[in-house]
Amino acid sequence: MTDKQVKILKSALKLFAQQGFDSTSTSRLALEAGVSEGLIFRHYKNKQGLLEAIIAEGMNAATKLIDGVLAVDDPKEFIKTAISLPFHIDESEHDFWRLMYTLKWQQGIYQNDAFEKLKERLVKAFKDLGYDNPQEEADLIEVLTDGVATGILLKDGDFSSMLTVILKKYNI
Amino acid sequence: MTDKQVKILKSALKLFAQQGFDSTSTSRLALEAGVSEGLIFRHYKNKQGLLEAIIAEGMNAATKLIDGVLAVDDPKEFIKTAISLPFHIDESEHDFWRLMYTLKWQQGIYQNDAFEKLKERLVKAFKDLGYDNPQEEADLIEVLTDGVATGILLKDGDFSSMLTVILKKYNI
DNA sequence: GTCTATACCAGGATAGAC
DNA sequence: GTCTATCCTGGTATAGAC
Repeated sequence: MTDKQVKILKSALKLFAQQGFDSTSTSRLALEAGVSEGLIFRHYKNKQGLLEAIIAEGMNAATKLIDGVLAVDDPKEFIKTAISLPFHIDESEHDFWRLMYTLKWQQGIYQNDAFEKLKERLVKAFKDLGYDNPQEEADLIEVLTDGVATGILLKDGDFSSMLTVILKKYNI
Repeated sequence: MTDKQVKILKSALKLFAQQGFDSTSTSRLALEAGVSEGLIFRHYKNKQGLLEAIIAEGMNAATKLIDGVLAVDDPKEFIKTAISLPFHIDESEHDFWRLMYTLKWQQGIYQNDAFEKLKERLVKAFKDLGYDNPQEEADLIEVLTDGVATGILLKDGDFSSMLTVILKKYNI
């Protein structure tokens, strides 16, 4: 990947996240990246292709993170780690996740395999701990983390004390 | 409001929700509504003005709903009613809420007064019930309902059993 | 690999007739 | 109130030179 290619990807992520995919023109993008407009189309088939490259790159990183969680064996510790996930999104990744959440509403799905696995393991963990409704408990964690991530990404407040309150509800 | 005006609003809500605001052209909209393109601009200043009319109408309805919740006095009953809110979104309102959630990520905020009041009352209810961290508990309900609404609007599954599980955590 | 120039199309919005 | 016709702007994408 050449220097300019990196600049295109970086600028595109920033602009797509901040102004939306549709509302970001390739000319504006070229300006931001300090690159000619034509170059964008030399490296990527079209605007959509550029978007897909960004998503693939980010999802790659996310998968690695989730693999770390999946490595935790103890059920209680596993649930704790899973719940904590959205609370520790690094500031540098906010743009990427903002983009992903926007796309979730616009385009189709973007739930990858790693997230599916995480969910299954949650069900198992709750089952191991003797919960009455392991499936529903896992579903709950899913929507909860979704809400938490939304809050963090949109409001930029301090959510650490909320994590404590949540964990207490699971006696962790 | 004339017959065609209603048709414009209805079609716009549908298309904006399904394809997004930006990706819906006014010509496509006119086609869907069975109306000439020019007529849209006679009734609304511009595309954005049309969007605002839709939001105003929907928010009006939402406020009435929330006012019903605010009328509940008993703290426990109040919390129950508030939590249940997203679980009872009528199918006919899905398009509206899908649009609102999309816009939340694209444009600025759309949290109206009614929602603010609901939040304050939640804090009070938890305080009345002697919870340790009423503010965090209310914050939690907020992100939780947000996540639930997202799930319901995006996945169209059955979430009723999740409601039971949640309420049990609050001994309701 | 990169730039400049340009073709081509679609979108929002307006004017004028009825 | 409504339609038809049209203008103008700005967007994506390509061609060709360096």
